[in-house]
Amino acid sequence: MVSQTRLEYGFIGYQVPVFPRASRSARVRVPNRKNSGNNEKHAFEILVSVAGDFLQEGETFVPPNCKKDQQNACKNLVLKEQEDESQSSKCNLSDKETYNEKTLSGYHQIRTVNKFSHAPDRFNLKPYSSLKGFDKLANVSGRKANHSSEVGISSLISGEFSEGQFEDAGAELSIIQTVKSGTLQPTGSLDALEMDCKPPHYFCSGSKTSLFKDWTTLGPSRHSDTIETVSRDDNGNYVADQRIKNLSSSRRWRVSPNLNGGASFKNDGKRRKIFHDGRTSYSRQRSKRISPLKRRDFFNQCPFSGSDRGFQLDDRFNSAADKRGDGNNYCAAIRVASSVTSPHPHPGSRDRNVKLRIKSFKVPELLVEIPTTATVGSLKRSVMEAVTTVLGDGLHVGILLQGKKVRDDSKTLLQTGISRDGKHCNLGFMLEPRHAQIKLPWCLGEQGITSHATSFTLDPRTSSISLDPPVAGCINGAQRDHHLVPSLPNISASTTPLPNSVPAISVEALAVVPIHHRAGRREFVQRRIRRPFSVSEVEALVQAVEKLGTGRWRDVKLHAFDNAKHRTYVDLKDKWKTLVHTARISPQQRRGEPVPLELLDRVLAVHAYWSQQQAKQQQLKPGV
DNA sequence: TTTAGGG
DNA sequence: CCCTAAA
Repeated sequence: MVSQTRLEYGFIGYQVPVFPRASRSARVRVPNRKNSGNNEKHAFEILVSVAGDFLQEGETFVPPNCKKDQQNACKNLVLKEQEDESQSSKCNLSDKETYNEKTLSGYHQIRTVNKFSHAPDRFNLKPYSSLKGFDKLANVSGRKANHSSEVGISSLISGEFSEGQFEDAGAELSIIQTVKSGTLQPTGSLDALEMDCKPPHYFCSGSKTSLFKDWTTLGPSRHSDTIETVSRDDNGNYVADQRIKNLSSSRRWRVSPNLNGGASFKNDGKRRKIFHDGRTSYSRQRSKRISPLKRRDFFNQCPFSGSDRGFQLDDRFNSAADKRGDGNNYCAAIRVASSVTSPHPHPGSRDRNVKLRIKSFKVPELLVEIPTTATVGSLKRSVMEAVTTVLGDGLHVGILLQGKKVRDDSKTLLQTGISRDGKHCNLGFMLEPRHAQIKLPWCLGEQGITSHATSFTLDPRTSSISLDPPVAGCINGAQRDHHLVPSLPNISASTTPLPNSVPAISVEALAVVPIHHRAGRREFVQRRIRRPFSVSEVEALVQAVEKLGTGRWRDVKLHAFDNAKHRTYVDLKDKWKTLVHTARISPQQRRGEPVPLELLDRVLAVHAYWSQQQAKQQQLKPGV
């Protein structure tokens, strides 16, 4: 029996919304003939065929590591030639590299990406033509920090720029990177704003085995109608003869219903999937209903402004330390690298100013649902309206300090702790949906549908993905995971158009795919710096617990650590836990700054005492 | 939000 | 410290 390779594709990019639900890990099985000499080339072809369908006019599929001298090779991959030659020339291949079709050497790195929940390598879709607003919605940053810039926020309001829209709060943006892309210039008058067009990325990750090594196509390349592929699954079972319709022509996806081998989830409203490596990832996001659409200029709301504007998307999506998050499901972030000065600088006292470098923004994901019978133009309008509405009305800026949300708006930066250089005080900004909890009409009965993210749902049928929204939105988690992605026949069968009316702005987590989790969600929330408790802190803690007992950590915090901003009641609770543990283990096993034995004795005593008290309480009211 | 526990 | 179910 031939071993099999399961390939997982996570596609992240502006066209993610038209991907099948749960398709982030959509698998495409491909042939697995190890001895084929052109595996890599074929692999690429497959990828192109898969990805190609999502290209829009004038775009091309470009792998990450291309060599410059082979830029022309990229043109072979242009699915639809750009009509306007001059336009295409305006959009540079911002990557320093160009696709090497022969060797696909650039893909080798992908082989190292085995964990789905780790940010995978990706392929870039490089537009030859101007980006549409929607295109840039789900941009994901490039792999390397500062390596490239992408159209981010700007794209969201493509066509909506107007003078002064950037002007707002007392912050300044400084251009980190500019790119000459005339086609990306907004129709407004943001002459000063130049953007690199390096929008969407496709993510591509191998499940357990290398992605390309074993690839072979049994069928024709992407130019044909069908690709027959064979591969292995995680269990080593040979999976034969799966066909991948050439997406370029058929605009159909074929994905395996079994997404990623994940099996279990927690019923916490955001179903998660546990991947091979044990990491979890949200398989869908909470969704949210957009209220009436009103156009507003995003940048009138934007707290960052300045004559110098530029966006830079740095990449921490791939950060290994991406396990944290705020629990919200934000779309692949748009990172805005900027230099922001304090809104209220003290004249003449430079030291009191804070220089903040905003490296990233979290932007809620937008999903759009629209009937397939709607016109392209209406789609554009819907998206634009949705975007402008969300950006204008539905967002506010959140600030994260040390990974914690700063909620008290009345405090000064100094009080809050934003007194050091932005680099060092671990400050993050994000765009959050202003309103919470929007439910889908058809999902009222389902828990876990509500979302922090503002989403519009693109009717999957638009992309020839047969997913009946009502059904898809209501099936339970397990069902969703295993049946959401339809097989080809289903896709074909699903031709029932929705009413050709105004596109319903509804929300469904088309983003079953956790872009945000893999890529965007956690990048801001860095782990807090470790700050071991000093002996005096331990002393204070012990004393407070002696007085207040265990189980009243908020009181302990207020009582003894009220001015220690970096100590939360959870911290204190945790510290107490470790203290008890420390007191119980042998001194040789203890680490860190030694805690006086006297304190540890008190810990044990106090712990025993309050444990006893708790036991008594339990006895007094036995309810369980 | 807090508490309580597991990771 | 993180994450999060439960309360």
